[in-house]
Amino acid sequence: MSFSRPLPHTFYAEDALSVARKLLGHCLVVRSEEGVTGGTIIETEAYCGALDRACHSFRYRRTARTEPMYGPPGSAYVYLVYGIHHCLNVVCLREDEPHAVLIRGLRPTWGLGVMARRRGVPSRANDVPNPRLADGPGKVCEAMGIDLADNGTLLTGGRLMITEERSSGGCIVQGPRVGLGDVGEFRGLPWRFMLTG
DNA sequence: CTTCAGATGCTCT
DNA sequence: GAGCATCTGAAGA
Repeated sequence: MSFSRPLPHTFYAEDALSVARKLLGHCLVVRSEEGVTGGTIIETEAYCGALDRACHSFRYRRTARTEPMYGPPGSAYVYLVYGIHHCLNVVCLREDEPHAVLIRGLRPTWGLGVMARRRGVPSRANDVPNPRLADGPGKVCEAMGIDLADNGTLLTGGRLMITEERSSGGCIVQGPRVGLGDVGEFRGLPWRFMLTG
């Protein structure tokens, strides 16, 4: 099993909207003791830093939790939501403008058995991918074995990486972001990106 | 297919 | 103490 090279840090040195769109079709790969898992990124959301009321770094809020958002582009920001689920974000733009892209969904590609076991669902015969295995941000982290130990690590060639290879085909659809509280005019903005097909 | 309630623990006020 | 960038299973249409 071999993978293409990881995306370089320059890929991430753009605003969250650009990176959220560009990431669709690339593959998130995680190496672990249990085996390698990988999946094509098919859903993302952009969180646009200091000006975005829905973003953890709104108005440059800088706390122990949000500190990784001020790290280098191409690093991971992982946090716990609802006390139960982890969410994986890719830090982008610049260290002084903390944008991030939430990875909301994958099409499982490698390590289907490992992913199914972690998720507590039955494996499918003949390596038939289960499209429901990682179709949500919490599910992505659980299936890929991502947790706070990965917080702040680089995605440009470590345990976690996003590879250069991009699956062809499909159509990009945009819509409003999901699960936000009272964020005023930021609620309806089409900052969620999905790859169909 | 849909809606709905509950789980659960950290973060910030 | 309030509020979460969520998921699941049960119940109804």
